Amino acid sequence: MIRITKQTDYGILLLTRLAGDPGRLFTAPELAIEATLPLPMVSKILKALARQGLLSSQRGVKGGYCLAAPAEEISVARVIEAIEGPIGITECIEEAPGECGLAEVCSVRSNWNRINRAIREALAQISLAEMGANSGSAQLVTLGNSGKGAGGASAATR
Amino acid sequence: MIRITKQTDYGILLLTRLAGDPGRLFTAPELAIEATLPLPMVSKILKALARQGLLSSQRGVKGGYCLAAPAEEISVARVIEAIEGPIGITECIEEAPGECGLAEVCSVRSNWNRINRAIREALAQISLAEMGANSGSAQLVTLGNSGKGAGGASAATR
DNA sequence: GTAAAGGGTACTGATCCGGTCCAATTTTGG
DNA sequence: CCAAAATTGGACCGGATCAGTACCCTTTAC
Ligand code: FES
Ligand code: FES
Repeated sequence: MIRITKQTDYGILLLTRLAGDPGRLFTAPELAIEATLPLPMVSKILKALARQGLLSSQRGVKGGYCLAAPAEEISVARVIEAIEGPIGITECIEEAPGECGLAEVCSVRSNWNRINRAIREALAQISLAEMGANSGSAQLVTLGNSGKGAGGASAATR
Repeated sequence: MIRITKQTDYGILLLTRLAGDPGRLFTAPELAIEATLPLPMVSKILKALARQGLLSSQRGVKGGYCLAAPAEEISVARVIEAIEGPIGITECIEEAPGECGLAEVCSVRSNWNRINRAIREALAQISLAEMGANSGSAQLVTLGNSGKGAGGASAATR
């Protein structure tokens, strides 16, 4: 239903915590306690993020995780893609070549792709630093419509 | 994975078809053949859309479905909400009162809600008429960022 | 060498989605 | 009135995906 998975949600939560103290090394048990999440789950998520290059990991007794890049340079889109694969609201994405069969009769695919891209870009423009800023001073994302015309008055559909 | 369900995808496809001949009555078997989809599936989707008031249905021998409103006034957001419930990328939405337990330690919820709203609005501004326009003359949705300054270092709130 | 940490993989239970089917109701039309 | 055609409503099942857990291995500090 247009949902990110819980793992991704947790992942962002953990990453913002990491972003609070850049340079410091956080261990998985420590993060699990702080976030009140089960350790195996936290461990699993951190592993995935490290594998995708979003986290640097240090093994051994004094090991732990830290951000692999400044929080401002990590977008939520990257986190989502790291944990659950490419972002796309529809099944039939332009990148996916075969299948769907309906492609010929489908008059909406190109428009979906445009929407997909818009959402992806919206998520790509939000950094971890902004997610952690709970002050909410500025609007995160604004949507404008250019050259729409067709349904000018239709925005009130709700 | 940030996906709409196939039913919703089909639903939009069907609705754009309906939008092509406003006023005319389409039967479920007819639409199923045109879209090369199984009849039970089409029927199920149309039922849901009719129940939510997006389609008018006429029972009996000469029955069928037609749009309950002009195509310009039906947004994809409404279609999605009709078939799969409220739009929200995260589990813990502001509308959902209880649960999540993490709410106290969760520093990202308010920002997620803002993202949720942005996506919802983006989908609310696209009408069926625009989805059917395969010419793609104009951009459907554009994203702007105000007061963000991600590129600059100003956003470094810490 | 041992303890503490990450790394990888496999497994299970629950949930949800896709898809199908059947029985009931309503309308047309003879 | 009766039969045919269409919508309506609900139940049902198989499969995919997710959440969560467990086990075993490798690496490092002391
Ligand atoms: S449904 Fe797959 S291309 Fe439109
Ligand atoms: S994870 Fe539920 S409020 Fe943040």
